[in-house]
Amino acid sequence: MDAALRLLEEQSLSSLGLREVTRVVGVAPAAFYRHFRDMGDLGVALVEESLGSLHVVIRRVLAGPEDSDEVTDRSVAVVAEHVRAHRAHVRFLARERHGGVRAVREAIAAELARFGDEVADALAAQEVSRGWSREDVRMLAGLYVDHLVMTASALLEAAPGEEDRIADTARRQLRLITLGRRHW
Amino acid sequence: MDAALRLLEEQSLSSLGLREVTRVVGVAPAAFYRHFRDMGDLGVALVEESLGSLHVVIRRVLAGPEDSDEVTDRSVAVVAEHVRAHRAHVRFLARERHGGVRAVREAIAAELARFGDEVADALAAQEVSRGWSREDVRMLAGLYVDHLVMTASALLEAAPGEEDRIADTARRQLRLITLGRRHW
DNA sequence: CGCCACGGCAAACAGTTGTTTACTGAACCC
DNA sequence: GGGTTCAGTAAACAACTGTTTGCCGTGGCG
Repeated sequence: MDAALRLLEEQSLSSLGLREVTRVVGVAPAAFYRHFRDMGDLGVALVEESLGSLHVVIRRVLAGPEDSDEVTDRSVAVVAEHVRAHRAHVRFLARERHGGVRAVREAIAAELARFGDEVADALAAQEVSRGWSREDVRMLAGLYVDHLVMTASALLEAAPGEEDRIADTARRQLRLITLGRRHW
Repeated sequence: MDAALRLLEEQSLSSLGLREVTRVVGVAPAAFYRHFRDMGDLGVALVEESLGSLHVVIRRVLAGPEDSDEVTDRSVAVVAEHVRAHRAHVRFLARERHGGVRAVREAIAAELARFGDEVADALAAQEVSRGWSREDVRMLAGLYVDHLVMTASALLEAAPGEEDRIADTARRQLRLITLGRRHW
């Protein structure tokens, strides 16, 4: 899985060959089948690995003081840190989210939907959401999650030195959304 | 290009073979080189084709009455219609935006940045933006463009019959953003 | 008429691919 | 200590890949 992840920094899953992976690992091609049925199978395993660590991230954002500026600052910081620390995993997710392998796409979509639900629960529990319908809370959560994803992608592709500017923009965007929330 | 686009509905560019394309067209492999140097070259050509039609879409949204609910409804309707009419092109863009071919990624990024600038110009000209800094206008434009992209992707992957619900969510999200804008 | 560029062809090239088969050694458990 | 599972091997398979080469008909232009 590590070898695959490394190879996937410069290509997408549907073009990654099984032999390519085994070659990097230093193992015979047939050995691959001891672990995965297929390349798609490996992809799904990578999705789980990648999103496991992301769950932790979400918790870290949702815990802590509720003051809204505090929360947006923490969100962006945590996302930036995560991208820096797990660059290859994040790139993999961004690339394969709409990539050419159905099973992987679906695994990512399902997991992102779960994130949305989690965020929605956290939002619903907040004072500001008093009187909101369940669907409205869910749509706001979707907006937050989408924004988080876009920010991560932007940070990934940022030229070195541009990260701060991007993080700053992301913070202002989050703040604007939260403003809309308070006046809904 | 049409053949490639068809083949790309179920795989990504970096795994699409030149022979695969010529086979579908019904032409010898060598004939490919009469038109493109490479597969990446074909990809860049497809980006231009895909985003040409999108420019028209943006104009269509930005023209017309400025009343904000009117504008959000029109935006979502136009995006939905575009996805329906140019499904393969939109899918290609979504897939290759973070895909495995650098030249294509960069072509898409450059074009999306131009969209952002265009939207920013239009926003700056509106009454509501009085007193906004240039950067704040640009960050709002980015938010709109990102949301448009996310909406298009969501519509692409929607199960049949789910489109209306997604469009509705997108409208509410846009409305919330616009609300934040007015209270900025 | 002659020319020439265009878009096409067949054939060959050396590599690479996914998958199957039968076999082997180590580790583990009772 | 014997059996079983686990993770690995080498070799062979047919199929497919991108690229180069030299050749050919058609169409348009001067």
